[in-house]
Amino acid sequence: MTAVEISPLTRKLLAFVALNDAELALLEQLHERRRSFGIGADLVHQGQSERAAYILSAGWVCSYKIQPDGTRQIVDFQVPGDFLGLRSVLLRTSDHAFEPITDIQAAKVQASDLINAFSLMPRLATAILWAASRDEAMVVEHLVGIGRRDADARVAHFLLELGSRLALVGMGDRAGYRCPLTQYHLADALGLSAVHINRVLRRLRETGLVTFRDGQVTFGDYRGLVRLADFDPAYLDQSGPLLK
Amino acid sequence: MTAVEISPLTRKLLAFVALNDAELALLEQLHERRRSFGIGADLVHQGQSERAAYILSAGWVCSYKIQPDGTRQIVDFQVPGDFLGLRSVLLRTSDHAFEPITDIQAAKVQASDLINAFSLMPRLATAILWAASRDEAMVVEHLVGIGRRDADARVAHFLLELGSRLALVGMGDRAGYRCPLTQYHLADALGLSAVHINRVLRRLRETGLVTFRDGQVTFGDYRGLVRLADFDPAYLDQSGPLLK
DNA sequence: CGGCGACACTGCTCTAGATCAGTCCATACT
DNA sequence: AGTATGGACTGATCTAGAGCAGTGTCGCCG
Repeated sequence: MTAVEISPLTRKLLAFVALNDAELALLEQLHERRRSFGIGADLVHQGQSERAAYILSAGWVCSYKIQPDGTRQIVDFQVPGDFLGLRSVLLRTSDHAFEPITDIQAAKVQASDLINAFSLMPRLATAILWAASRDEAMVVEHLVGIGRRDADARVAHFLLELGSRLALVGMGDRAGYRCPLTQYHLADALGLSAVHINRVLRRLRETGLVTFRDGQVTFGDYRGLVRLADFDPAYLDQSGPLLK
Repeated sequence: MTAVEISPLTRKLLAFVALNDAELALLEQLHERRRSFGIGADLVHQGQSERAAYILSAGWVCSYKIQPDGTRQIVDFQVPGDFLGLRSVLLRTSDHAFEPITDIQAAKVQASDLINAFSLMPRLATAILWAASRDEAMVVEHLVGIGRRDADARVAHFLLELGSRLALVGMGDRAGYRCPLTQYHLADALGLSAVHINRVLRRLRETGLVTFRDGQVTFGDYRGLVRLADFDPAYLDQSGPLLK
């Protein structure tokens, strides 16, 4: 293993736990079995119990649920370094489905491998528990957003959060980031109609806060946007590992 | 330690991992330092970084966030057996506050104790990771509810979910359960006004689906309610430990 | 080339649920 | 007994955002 090319997941976990060489090796080994998937392929079906998770190393995925009324609620987007379906390993059934938004690369991790790795390296377990907690914190923010924020603040918060996540794996900064999502994705994620998303994006663009266009998010007034969205980046910023 | 009186947390974790005597002892030992708190005392303040979590052994707590507009969003309720502020141990800051709804008993767990326990008993770490995942799954359900369900289905789903959680620690069944929440709590949790909650509860009562009154939830037509709410108990029902 | 599908964008109407402004009951306090 | 106080409950009005029905504009493919 060379230090030159570490995976996005490793990069992310290093922000939390200072892992030793043996732990790093085990972690890298976990996602050796890399595979490619094309747009549209369902990775895990709703209700299916596969006892395996994936580590996403390249591309974007969304996890969603189909509602009985036929609409879909996008629960979260996964970017490189994120787990797909960690819950389906721990809970017996997968509670939602995953669909690639772009072509992706992902490594399959067997439940047994994971539990095995935990026994060998408890600090690794802590790191992964941290990553899971962080994901939950994000879902909570998302929840709060849909519950109380109006459409403008909701969209603003979403774009900021995504930016922070991408920054953590080196795929964006305060200027902006590449983003392959359509307005329909935003609508399904934020519980708004695509039509309304469009109006909101136009408003944000016209007030110079942020531009979402041609697969590119460009921040015009970062601080203004943070204020509008009441964005609190504390739960993402770790500023150095907690565990030495 | 006697086997007669196991804690709600242990009871819950046993649904997932078959723990041996040493693990059980360590787990019980974790919540030895039990304390009581009265209604209204803020356990963890928003933004405060305390590096400690609590295990709730008796009573009800809500975790909430204050929005900039002064309203509060209740993120989740904790019932006996739940962790309070596990995230504030792992992330550096606590991202929301906790407030007892009833008088409670809780045991403080130092971050170091927890990480220590993980090293000694990796299977315990897995069990706690499971509990955290399950909590996340619930928050996700909650999120989906607020995003897409109408007020009636939202309330119905909430009452069903709470019932399932309580059943897991032996505090409720398909007939109903004791519930100290006010209509204002429901409103703050579900992103509806108290006024509207009241109307919805009346509707649910008048159609004979469920009664929420005098601190008691009574299911009238459990299956009808499940249908209305599109409630999927799969992520709570484990039907026996996954890990032997 | 023309046709088709995906996505962006617009104006209009309509409804779910918020907000306001109360009443009615308990229980607790003095 | 007299008065706060907190919760349940109601009707009238207001509004954000959905739903509908469309136009405009790419890029692709036969």
